[in-house]
Amino acid sequence: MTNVAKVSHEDLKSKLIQAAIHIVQNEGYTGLNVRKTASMAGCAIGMVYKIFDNMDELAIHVNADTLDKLDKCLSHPCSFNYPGEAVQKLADRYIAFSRDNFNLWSMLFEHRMERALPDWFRQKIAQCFGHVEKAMAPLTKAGPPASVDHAKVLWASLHGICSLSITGKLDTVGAQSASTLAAEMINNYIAGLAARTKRKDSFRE
Amino acid sequence: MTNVAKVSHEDLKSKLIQAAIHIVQNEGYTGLNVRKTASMAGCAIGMVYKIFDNMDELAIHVNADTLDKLDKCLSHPCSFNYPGEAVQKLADRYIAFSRDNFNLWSMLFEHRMERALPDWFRQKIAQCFGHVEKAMAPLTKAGPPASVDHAKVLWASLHGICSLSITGKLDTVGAQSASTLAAEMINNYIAGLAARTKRKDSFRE
DNA sequence: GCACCTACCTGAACATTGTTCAACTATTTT
DNA sequence: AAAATAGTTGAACAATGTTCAGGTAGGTGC
Repeated sequence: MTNVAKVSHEDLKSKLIQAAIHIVQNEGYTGLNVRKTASMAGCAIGMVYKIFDNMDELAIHVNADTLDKLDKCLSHPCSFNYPGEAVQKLADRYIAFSRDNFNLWSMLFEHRMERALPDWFRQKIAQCFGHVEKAMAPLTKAGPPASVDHAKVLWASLHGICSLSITGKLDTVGAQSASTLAAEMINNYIAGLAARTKRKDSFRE
Repeated sequence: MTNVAKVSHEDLKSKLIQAAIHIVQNEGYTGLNVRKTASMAGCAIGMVYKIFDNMDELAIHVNADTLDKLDKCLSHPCSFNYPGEAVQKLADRYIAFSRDNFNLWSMLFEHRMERALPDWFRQKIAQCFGHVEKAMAPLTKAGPPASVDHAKVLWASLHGICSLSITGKLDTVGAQSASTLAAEMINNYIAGLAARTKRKDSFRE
């Protein structure tokens, strides 16, 4: 029946994704290929193309799972004494995640897709991004309607620090450094935001 | 003679690099391959491997040329009214460069090398990075010996903003947005740096 | 001038990839 | 049971990086 087939298809789909995740985790995304994935999932090469349009689509599903993991990681409740601390802790989690899931995390940014990313995937990105927005909200509410999205600036900057740092392109080593650099970026950004807002209020410069 | 051969080797080497640059500029780095490069340079496939160990090494030379271009772009003298403006203008140039040389610039970060980068290449990175350090110097000299390298933080953050913005991963479009986000990051960072240094001076918190 | 030799150069051939599709097998329908 | 349909397979193709047996050209010794 169609139903039976669909169920087993879903079954194989998740087997393939799990196999792909396993490969990427252990060998990096350059180690990922159809033959290895198919054999690990116990199916023929052709089946992969019955379930996914191409390898890119399989890769997107691996990345989607990584985003789910990241979201889960950023979702844990977090205690803080002042709003800035919340942002700080979020950044630390992000950095820890990128360290602990280096191969999966790398693939998120290294694997360039040909086509535009599907909407359901972009939503997962937005979901993760939402955590930053939420943590930033108390810090930006006071000021005027922001002309720029501070959460975006912070998110992108954090990514840049994490990316260059963890791939060794900053002559720093390990995640400790990334964490220190990120902390400096965040603290200065927040302090600057506060200082500039205040100045604008009092002097209308 | 050995000399004649070496000269023509150097000649072919630069022909190959120029061909590779041309390909990357027009088709992105996924369009780069041995056969196309060799035919464009007017030599056999095997010659490419006489001159470079592998395609990665050719790619490094393309990237090296891009870094030279970037260095030249960042080297132009620049007038400014206050130190922060110098940093700001530098960032704008970097962003303009990444827009105007998108394919070449992308390759700098997308093309993951297997082996460690050679020293002469790392030096070129350092050379570009030096411009940021120089511009940042007046802003950090006043404070205590920095525990973190502010230029690195700024450079990495700028890269993150530029990278995510220009590849459309921030739901912003074009270089104008990147420029605005970068300006916000830099201004807040600098203002925060000043505010925190001042506080430390007066209250020794 | 001729034979030899060395160094250089060539592109056919190989390995490894993603992708397709004719053939095969299993299942459902009549 | 036969036929039709659906599901599965892996050989075969194209495009890649890489190698290397063979060919070529310029040198050298007689």
